[in-house]
Amino acid sequence: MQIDLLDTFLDLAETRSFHRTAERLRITQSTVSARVAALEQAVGSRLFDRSRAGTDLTPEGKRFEPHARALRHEWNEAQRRIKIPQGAQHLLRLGIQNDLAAVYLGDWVAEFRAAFPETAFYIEPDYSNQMCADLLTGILDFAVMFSPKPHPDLHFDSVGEVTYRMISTETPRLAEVRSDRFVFAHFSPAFEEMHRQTTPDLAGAPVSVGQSGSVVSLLTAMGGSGYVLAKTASDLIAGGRFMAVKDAPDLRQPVFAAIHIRHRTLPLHRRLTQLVARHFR
Amino acid sequence: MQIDLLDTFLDLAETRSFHRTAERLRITQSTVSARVAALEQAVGSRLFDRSRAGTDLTPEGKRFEPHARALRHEWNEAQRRIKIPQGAQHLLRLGIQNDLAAVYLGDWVAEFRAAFPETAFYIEPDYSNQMCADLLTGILDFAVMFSPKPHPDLHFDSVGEVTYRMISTETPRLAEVRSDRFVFAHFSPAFEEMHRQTTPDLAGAPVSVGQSGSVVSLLTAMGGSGYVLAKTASDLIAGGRFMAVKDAPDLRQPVFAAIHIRHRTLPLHRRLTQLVARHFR
DNA sequence: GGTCTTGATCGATTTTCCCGATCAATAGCC
DNA sequence: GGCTATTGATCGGGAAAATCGATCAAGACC
Repeated sequence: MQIDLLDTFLDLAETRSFHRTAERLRITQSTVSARVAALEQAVGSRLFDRSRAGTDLTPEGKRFEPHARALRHEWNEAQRRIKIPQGAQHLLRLGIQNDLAAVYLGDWVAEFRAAFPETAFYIEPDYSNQMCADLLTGILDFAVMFSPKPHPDLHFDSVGEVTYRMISTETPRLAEVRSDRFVFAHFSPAFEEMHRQTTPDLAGAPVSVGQSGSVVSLLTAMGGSGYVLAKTASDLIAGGRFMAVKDAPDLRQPVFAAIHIRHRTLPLHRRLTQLVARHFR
Repeated sequence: MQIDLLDTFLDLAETRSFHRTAERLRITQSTVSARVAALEQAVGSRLFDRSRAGTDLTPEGKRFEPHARALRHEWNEAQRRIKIPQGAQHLLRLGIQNDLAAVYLGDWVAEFRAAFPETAFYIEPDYSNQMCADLLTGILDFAVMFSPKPHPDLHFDSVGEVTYRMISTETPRLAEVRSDRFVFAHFSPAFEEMHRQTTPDLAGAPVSVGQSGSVVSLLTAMGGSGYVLAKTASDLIAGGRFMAVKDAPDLRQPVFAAIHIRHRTLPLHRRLTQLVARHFR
């Protein structure tokens, strides 16, 4: 199995014509034929129905397509993720909780770079579950997340918490916040639970999203009320359109630094954890 | 990039000896050398440090390893998942919530097979998040899960609910259940929340797991109390060691059938949904 | 200093890949 | 019906790549 075969397969699945695929990939039609045949032999199933009146995927081909895409994607990722940018000595691959990336990423990376000038950083905002999986397989070296997923091979350090504040385009008083104009947030299971406990009547809001950024764009577009990161709240209130819902309780989401257990004692990782923790004191 | 190269890389990463890898793969050492060189050229980085006193992965090589495993795994999966077993006309790929698989899978599959005798089934117990992702990429055709993850391309049907019942080796009375002997369960975010609301004093239990099966094995090994599937509860109580905690509220976890939106109207999927729903009436 | 083991390298052979040309089958058109 | 354009399959030859076996140089070990 080669990447060429996958590319040919995927292109052919799109064009449904051996000739057009040959043209697009700058190869001859006979080569397309041969590559498809080779791939079919490799997977052990016929992938295309060929007829004079066009080509189409077989059921097997349809099932193979997502896997072909996954393989292609994984190969791209592999290439991107292993190289150290020139000039750097090391490469650190960091995962950052989606919600935190937008607000904190810039500051953090500036500090990381100051602390480790010789190190290049590969950063990917993602969700807790995915980051835990990537730490386990070794695709990530270090991650900052909301929801630690207990696992014998993962180590979590609490690094503080982040505050969510309720803002509104309509009222500064919690009692006047209408649940049908409220954007409910499920940033993490723990956050959602706190949310329901403190303001159960708003839990039935018709709109529910999982990112602070999405809450902001919804509120900006349609007006209403909802929880956003404290830092974002200040900016929006300063902008004039929003006001703080002052008697609504602030919600605090704990933040964790996560690493694979085998790196737990590395000074590098301790230092990273410290830097992140400083932001929440 | 070819599978052979990945296999060679992974074997060499294990043996750290060109000769031993050559032996194990039944090729010559010069071929190992050439394959490694080919892979290194393909990824654009040196993957091994060769020295007289042994071979070892470079930092790039270490980072490449998880990707190599992922590629290898994906290729295996692709081969397994596309073939229709002989004699069958179609192949349906089903995902089933981990917790439900152990108890319901047998019955369901028996019914599915009776309803679609011409169809082969590929079944994989998994978690909601992963199943949603697999439905989106087309790796799964149909899934039964606890936690629907809203997405424009996914369609969810409620098919009923499953009941969790508290059992104990120690007492039939809720008031006497000790939180330090309780196994807290987080089968789904929704379940966890209900759990906390109905029995908040047990929420601080020192042991918390995410599968009904794990709860059972923990309770069997160490004794104590916890929620398990009603069906399992009956079996365990009949076994004699456990008793029902009668005044503990039953917890109901909603169950959903999920499909990709483009298959929503297929009669096949409607029928599957009906069959699953029948089990919860 | 001799011997063993390491991975790299070279040349020969086999295998694979690719192209260009051709073929058979069909669709569309007159 | 007959003509033409288009479909993918097939074949032969040449180029490229993979593989093997043998050899080599460099360090480890005794």
